[in-house]
Amino acid sequence: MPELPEVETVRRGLTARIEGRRFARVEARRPDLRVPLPSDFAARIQGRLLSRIGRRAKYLLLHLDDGQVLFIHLGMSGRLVLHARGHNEPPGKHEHVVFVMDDGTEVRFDDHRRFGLMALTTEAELSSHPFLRALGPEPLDKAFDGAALTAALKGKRTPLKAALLDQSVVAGLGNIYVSEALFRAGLSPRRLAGTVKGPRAEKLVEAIRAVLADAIAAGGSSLRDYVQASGELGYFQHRWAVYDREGKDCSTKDCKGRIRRVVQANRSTFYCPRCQR
DNA sequence: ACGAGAACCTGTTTGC
DNA sequence: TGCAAACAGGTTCTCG
Repeated sequence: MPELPEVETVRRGLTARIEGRRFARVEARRPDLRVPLPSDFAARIQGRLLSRIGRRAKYLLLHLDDGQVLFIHLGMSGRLVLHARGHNEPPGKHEHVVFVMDDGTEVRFDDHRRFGLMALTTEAELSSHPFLRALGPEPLDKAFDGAALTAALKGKRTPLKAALLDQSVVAGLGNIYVSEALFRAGLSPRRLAGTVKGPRAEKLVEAIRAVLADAIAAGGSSLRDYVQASGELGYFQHRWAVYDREGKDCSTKDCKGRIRRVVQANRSTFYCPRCQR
């Protein structure tokens, strides 16, 4: 489940396992991802050293030693599966791209829904690349504060839930963490986005930061088919306060409300109608 | 310009 | 039990 905390967890796992290694072989087994891979995709990566792995929003940024940057988005169902040298696993039906490092470690991009993508760009063009240039602030950066959020939401007549899913408002939140952050901030997902300013905006910023930090510390959420780069499972799913808890009791002390599920912008939203206003 | 809804693709769960 | 509909972590395009 690749929202920001899951992508960050994958980034850390990948860093430990393959940063500083050289790409020995790259195989594009199925190039028709959301954005088709160019025919020279493998050739441009093979032989290059992976100097650093970064992240912007939900994108992994693999910096190569020749100034190229390979960026990867996991979409809804994408995962990166690691195999140690000498493994004997045949490639699965949905393992579309395979990277073999110079020490034999293998990284496989597995994405059965093919909403994920990967593309090559350069350091110089990274921030202006069409996939990255419209992204809003990183929620864990200092630049993301109450004033910035207020400005981004000003005049918006869409529900707050939908506004926070908009990656140009703040980058990295997805369906789970939007519900969780709104619960922590005590704000209704149905509230008009433009009404959030001042102390409410400050509180929401802090809630977003806190829920993301907690989730990263727990190693992400990990639903059914998602595996972290390390191969271990994330534990944050056990801490969801509202997500996937329709009909359950609200965990706020003395609240006595029940978690409700509504559909907004064709996606499920979970919240407590009693303590979120 | 903005916001709502559909589309992209495949697998799993739910409901009749 | 069997089949069809609903649903799933995201993003982008079209339409009004």
